[in-house]
Amino acid sequence: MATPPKPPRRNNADPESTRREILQAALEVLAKDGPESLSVAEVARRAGVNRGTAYQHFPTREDLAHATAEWVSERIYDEFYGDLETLSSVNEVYPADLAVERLSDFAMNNPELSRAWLFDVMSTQGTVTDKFWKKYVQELGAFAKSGYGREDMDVEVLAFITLSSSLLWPIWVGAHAKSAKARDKMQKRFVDEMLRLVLFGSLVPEKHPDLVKRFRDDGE
Amino acid sequence: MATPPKPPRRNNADPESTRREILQAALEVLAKDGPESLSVAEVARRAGVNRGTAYQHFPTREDLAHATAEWVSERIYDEFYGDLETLSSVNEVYPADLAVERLSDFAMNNPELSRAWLFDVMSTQGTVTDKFWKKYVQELGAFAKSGYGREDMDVEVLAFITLSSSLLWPIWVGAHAKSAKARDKMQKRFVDEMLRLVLFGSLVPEKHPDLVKRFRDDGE
DNA sequence: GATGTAGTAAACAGCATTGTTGACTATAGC
DNA sequence: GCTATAGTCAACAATGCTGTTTACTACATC
Repeated sequence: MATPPKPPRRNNADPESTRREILQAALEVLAKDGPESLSVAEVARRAGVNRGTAYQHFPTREDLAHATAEWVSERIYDEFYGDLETLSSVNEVYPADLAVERLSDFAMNNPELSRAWLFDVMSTQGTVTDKFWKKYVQELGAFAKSGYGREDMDVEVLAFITLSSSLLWPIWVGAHAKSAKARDKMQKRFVDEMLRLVLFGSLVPEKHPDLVKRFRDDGE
Repeated sequence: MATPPKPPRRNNADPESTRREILQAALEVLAKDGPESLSVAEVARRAGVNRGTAYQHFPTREDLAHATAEWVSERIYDEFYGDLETLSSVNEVYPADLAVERLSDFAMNNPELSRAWLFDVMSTQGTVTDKFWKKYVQELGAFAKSGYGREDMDVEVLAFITLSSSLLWPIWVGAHAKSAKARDKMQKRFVDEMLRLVLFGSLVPEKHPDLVKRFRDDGE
């Protein structure tokens, strides 16, 4: 009697890889539907893993959800800062235009990670201790103090504005523009406008004397 | 035999109010868990309405979801632009600082609407035909052309940056700061930084001659 | 008073998900 | 070859949601 073709067994010598595959699948589900509708069953299906296996790694749905949140944080940090750490020396400041473009590139090429991260931000109750966020703020702070950036800026707020809009933009764009060319164009528009904004602002200062005065006064 | 105390019946002469209550509850659920985990059962519970009633108004879960998305769009438009339409004359440009502050105020006081709207933006496949978004872009465009704003800006992108970060900020802040005072302070920080950004930008132009040149060349 | 509308209450089948458990298999290391 | 680990497969009860249906109640209007 012919034995039915056995499904390929995964290498049980490397449980970590299984765990990673589950987490990766969980990340995809999270990016698609949000954290509240993350189900162990769908994650297992998507990972090509038996549901029982998933429950061996993550005893409850909540455990999986929390582990996935951490995984997202790790992944986004590694993807964005991982290869950068080896490249740049410590005291060198990353050029502003390259930083803006790099972040936008990253977001465009990793919409799932971006989305998952945003979902996380939107649902976290309590303090966010996010490696990626902290590093981003720190880099921006260093930039502000380096003389290249205006010293009077509120680093955390500016970090939030640039980071959130950069990560959200591809999602917004993905819904509008379908072709690769159209998406490239949309990315260029975003980078250009963001650079224009951080270079010159959006208001004509001569037309807003009171506002200018207010900030001049605050600054001294 | 004592009849058990009957639950108060709602006014069946006004089915519209029931519909609104269901939609309001749906909005709250949407803001809490995202669109994928919106359930008729929970919405009905939260609205204090029989599940059967909910199904009378919205035959399927999807119908409720779509109606809720529209409701969110209507509500956010009315809340933000509703009383403004009666106030401002047509050709008057709303001052930039007031506009920034007004949007931030709105977002701070309507975190649920903001959240629901953002969830919508994040999950919509296909073109977003949102009344609120269109009006916002239109107003910003008028501002750009009025002479108060820089004419070289990409209105849609700038609208996206300011709108998304303004609406997302209170959610981010809500997770960080608990007391009312702390939240007020965070709002002030956001408004100040946003104004500073649109007034002056964040870079020191003298330190970025190549960038300045690039934009000068592009502009002519 | 008759009729239609809006809502309540309760049951039902179908389905998916959650955790759990038990039997079984492949593999690595001792 | 034995054993522990990692994973598969299948069944199970409990729970919740969906959508439908039926009987019933309050109310307004004609």
